[in-house]
Amino acid sequence: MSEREPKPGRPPRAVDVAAAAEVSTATVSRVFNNPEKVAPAIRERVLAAAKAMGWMPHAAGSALARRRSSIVGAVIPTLDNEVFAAQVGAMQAAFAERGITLLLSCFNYNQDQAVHDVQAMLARGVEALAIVGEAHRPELFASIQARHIPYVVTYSHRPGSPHACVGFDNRQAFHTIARHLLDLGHETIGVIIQPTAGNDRVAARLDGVRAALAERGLGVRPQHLREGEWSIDFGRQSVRAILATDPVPTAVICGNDYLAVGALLEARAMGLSVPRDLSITGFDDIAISRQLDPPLTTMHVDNHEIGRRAADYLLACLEGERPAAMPPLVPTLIRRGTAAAPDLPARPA
Amino acid sequence: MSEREPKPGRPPRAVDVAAAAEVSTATVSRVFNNPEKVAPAIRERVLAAAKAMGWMPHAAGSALARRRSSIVGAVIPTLDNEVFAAQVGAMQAAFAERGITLLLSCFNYNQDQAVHDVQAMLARGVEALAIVGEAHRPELFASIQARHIPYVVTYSHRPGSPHACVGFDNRQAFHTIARHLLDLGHETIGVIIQPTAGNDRVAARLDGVRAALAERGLGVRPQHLREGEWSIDFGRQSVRAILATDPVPTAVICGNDYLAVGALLEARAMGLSVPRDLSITGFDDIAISRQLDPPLTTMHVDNHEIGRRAADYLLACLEGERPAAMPPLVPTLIRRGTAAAPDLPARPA
DNA sequence: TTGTAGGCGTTATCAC
DNA sequence: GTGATAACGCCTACAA
Repeated sequence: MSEREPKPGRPPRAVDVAAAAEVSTATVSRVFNNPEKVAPAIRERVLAAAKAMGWMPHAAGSALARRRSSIVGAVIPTLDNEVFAAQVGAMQAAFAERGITLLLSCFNYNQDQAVHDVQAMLARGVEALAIVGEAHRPELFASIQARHIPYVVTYSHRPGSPHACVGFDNRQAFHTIARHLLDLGHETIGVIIQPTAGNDRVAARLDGVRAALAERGLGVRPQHLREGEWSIDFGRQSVRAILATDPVPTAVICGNDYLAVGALLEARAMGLSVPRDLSITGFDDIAISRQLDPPLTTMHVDNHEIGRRAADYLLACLEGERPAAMPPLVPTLIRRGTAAAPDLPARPA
Repeated sequence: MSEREPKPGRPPRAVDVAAAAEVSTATVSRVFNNPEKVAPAIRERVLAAAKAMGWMPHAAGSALARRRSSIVGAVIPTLDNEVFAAQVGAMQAAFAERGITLLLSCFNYNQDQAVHDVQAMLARGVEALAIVGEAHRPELFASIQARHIPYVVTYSHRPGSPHACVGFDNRQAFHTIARHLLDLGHETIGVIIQPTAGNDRVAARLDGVRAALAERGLGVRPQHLREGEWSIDFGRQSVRAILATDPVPTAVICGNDYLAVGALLEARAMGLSVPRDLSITGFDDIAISRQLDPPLTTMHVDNHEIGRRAADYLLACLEGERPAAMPPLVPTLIRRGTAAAPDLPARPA
């Protein structure tokens, strides 16, 4: 019909659609942004023309004119941990519903990388930012604040943090776990944990354990503390090392489920009975944890919920609301099969 | 110094930097895009001014003028499978090195969603696209081709596919697995697999198994074929169901490692000895597979490599090259502990 | 309800 | 080596 490609081989522009539909570019724009403001007949004509030539508003031009990019950024340590993958997946879905696309970047636990990533995203004009953890270089938050865009920190919820947070109190959570083991009667407890340097969440976890033990007059002996990359393999080698110390712990608290899975598998491979000979706890409740034999006692964190809440918070900010501070999520202790009372030799009466 | 914020509370623009450095905006632009074309002294002045006011080129404006968005899109089923998470992580890293940011979207195995996601990305001006699988609605590829942007299909490598692919031959891979079991002496083989509808990769896998069996005059009995969501739980319930059939298979081929892990754990929970009573194979070689007891026999796929190659291919296209078709990756059979010769009753002589 | 026209921030093409 | 200036594609007052 009234359809003419202007410069073939080149994506169509609004003017082309306007010409085809015999209207102005303003009307074309309105059809796509405020459809109710244009007469139905014309609207159809424009829509038809646009469809015929496969036109859709060009994001860069639109972003420039509108001064909105409809892009938000997510900055996470790595996708190789199902915890962060789940969070990102949920955020992506929540944003997609509102026509917002997600820019992703992984800083691999490297603080300089994180600063760099954030600045790159800022340059891309992200309208909001979600960042895992708050242990970042000051300039990271400074550059965000200089742009006056909303942001949220996930997985942390330190009381008194200056940032909007969606997460839980890591210290409290590990206090709970440690308390659980103490209540079962354990007194010699080992810890296998991720590197604490530059990771506020992990540092808080170790802190929580120490606090709980201290309340009973106990502590973590240096030889019972193993710090290293969160991997099943590190869990394995750590439990082996810890079991070779004296006194031998009756329980091991792991900084996350990957470590705990390793500890559990290795302990069993060594011929130990879990939990009789050794209690083991994890954190995160990853998919495999409930499947093992015995199933892992751990704390469940709803990562999809974290992603969703982070997205909702940012979305609200973008709508101009000033959402109230969010209460922390509370991870729940999942008592499964790897933690029980220690099998201590009967004490002389 | 000669530093003046023009309209405070508003991000600085190139003109502001230009004014502060007492040069033109053209020079400011050059400093950031062709530094070698500007005198060192002036360059420093501009850099200093930019730094002082925290300016960096605005992506939307730049994209418009340059006619390049420096954005590419990745379209995957879900991040909840570590296979895709790894691929995306590797792509993101490879692109980041070249100053390209990654737009992510998950279609959750829903073809309509995939079409929608791709079109949204196109509207965002992605310069290239990586898509998992080739079983998509025709309009998905049509809209990409209409834009004349490079794209690549990952995880598929069907001989004769019209698309550039980075992946492996799923049919061939499962032919290899099935052959392995046949060579061990299995004749009654069950299959637990993801939904084949709308998933070319899975359909090809089942095909490969059938072909290998057919070559020995065998087949997959209907009661031995279980098709459902890839989850550890579905693996568990399926192995239970298959073991209740007659004749009882001596081996089960699983469509991926999640299913196989479920099958293995459930078989053991039922008191079976693996592999003596039942051989089990997986596919993907996810992190947990080698850790189980016995460790899972599976095929290893280098997902990071897939992501990296996909990124390299697209990058090359963006440089104007016309890269040759890539040879398929070849997953390698990892013989671990879950596949062995069947423990058949001795046949009468 | 629709059209006109200016501007969004940067880059590229020219002159100088 | 540097500076005007015209795109780039779209949106939105404002005017009609």
